[in-house]
Amino acid sequence: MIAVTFPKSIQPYTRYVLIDMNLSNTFPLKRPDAPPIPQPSLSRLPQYHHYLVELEAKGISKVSCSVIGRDLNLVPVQVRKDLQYTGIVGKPKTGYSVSELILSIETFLGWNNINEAFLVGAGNLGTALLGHERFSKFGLRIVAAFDTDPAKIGLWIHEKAVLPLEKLSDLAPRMSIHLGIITTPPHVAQAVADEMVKGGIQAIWNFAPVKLKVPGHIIVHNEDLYNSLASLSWKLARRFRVPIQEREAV
Amino acid sequence: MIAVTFPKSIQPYTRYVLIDMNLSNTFPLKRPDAPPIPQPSLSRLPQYHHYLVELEAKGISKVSCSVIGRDLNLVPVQVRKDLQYTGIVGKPKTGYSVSELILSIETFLGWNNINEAFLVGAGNLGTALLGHERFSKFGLRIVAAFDTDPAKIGLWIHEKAVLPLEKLSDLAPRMSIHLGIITTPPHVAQAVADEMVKGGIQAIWNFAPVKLKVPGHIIVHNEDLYNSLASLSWKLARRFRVPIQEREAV
DNA sequence: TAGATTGTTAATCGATTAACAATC
DNA sequence: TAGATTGTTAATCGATTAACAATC
Repeated sequence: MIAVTFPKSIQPYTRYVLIDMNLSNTFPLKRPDAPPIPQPSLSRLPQYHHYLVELEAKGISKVSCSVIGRDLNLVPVQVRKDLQYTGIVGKPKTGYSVSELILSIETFLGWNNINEAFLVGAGNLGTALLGHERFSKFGLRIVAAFDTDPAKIGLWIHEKAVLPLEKLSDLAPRMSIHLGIITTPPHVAQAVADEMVKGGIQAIWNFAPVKLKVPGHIIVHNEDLYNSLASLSWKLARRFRVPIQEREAV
Repeated sequence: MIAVTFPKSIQPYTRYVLIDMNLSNTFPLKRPDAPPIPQPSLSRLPQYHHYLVELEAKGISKVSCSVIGRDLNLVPVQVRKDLQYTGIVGKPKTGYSVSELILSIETFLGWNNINEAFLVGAGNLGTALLGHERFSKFGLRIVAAFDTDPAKIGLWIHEKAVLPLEKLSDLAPRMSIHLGIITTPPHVAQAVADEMVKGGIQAIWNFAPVKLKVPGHIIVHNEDLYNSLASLSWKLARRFRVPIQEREAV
């Protein structure tokens, strides 16, 4: 037996347990493929950006994490951590320079160099995206649309030509397009994705409610309205189901 | 001093630490306002739903978590946990009934009783949503659109009337509408939200890239394309920045 | 110097995953 | 009975938050 002594201050009616504090167990090496920024932080960055641009328009040049947090409903330390990922450094007591912060976020997100994109599916949603001029401020320019509907091919929507889908895989490498946007009905989305991959496209922004199967090196980002609608309708259903005294807590 | 003895098997070159095992510290009561389902699980449910509907169309009536996981790229235990939140029970060895599972998800998400909604902002995106007939399968029916542009008021878009915004707060309670959709430019989104709240609307699906300020009991769900675009452009920028041997790991 | 804020390390919390028991 | 699968409890992992030191 090994005898161990502890100071008197230990609580009498508590159970104690002995923990292995071997250093190699306690401080495991960080995984080499750990992402340099958590996904939630990444998707908060545009919020900060939008807010900061507004501040700058008001002529405000300095801002602290507590002020940002108050206005955006986040705790200051979270704001600080998020912003640190972009590489910005602040000054104790004064905070951050608004313009530096904006630039830092834009550089980090790659909004400085424009990504040119092809969009497939010139329906309602596709048309809406084609008309979204503001995208260019966020590093995205849609240069052409594709469709299989003969009635749509040849049209110009918001100054962008609608071309036959067959041309995509040929045009993409020639125009060095590496981003594709899918706004087709779900049942053709996979075939469109295959075509994009054939054309050497690196990243797909997918608005069709389908899990695309693509080679591992392709970046896929799903924008599934139904996912989102699900949470909303669940909350709404719950609201009208739960007794009144619970409602405020939902 | 209190003396404590331990068996010999304790590692000699390891540090040990004494932990308070007082039961009230170790097993804190679950928060009463803990959500009954984690947000990530909630937003995976529509994926399962879509997949299961496809299975059913193929005439498959039984399915196991491992099969779902294989096809949807999730680990089986996660599938099981997610599905359990809907209240479904399966049979060991055989799995779940596909049709029961579909029904269970639909009931849980409240897709059985339709939510009627008002949409504000009859621009490109608004028009796209108005034309989205499939929403009705997911518990959503948009019954009217609103705008402030005189050129749009009076139009019919996808069989829905475009009305002047001033009428919203009067019409909403009379038609017992409790869901509002905002597809306006960002600078008017807050004013529209205020108007919706005035009309007694309970939940807002917000497509404008603005953090809305509303009373605490209003459910707000943001659908910010720029958030999403941010992650995508960051990944794309990173892809073309990092050395080749790291690419596959991104 | 005092106070406010940044930057950093440690603790907490929640979601995912692993381990295993129960069931058909 | 053996094997596959569900259901459940425990461990792990990652993100958030708390605590505190450093700095202007």
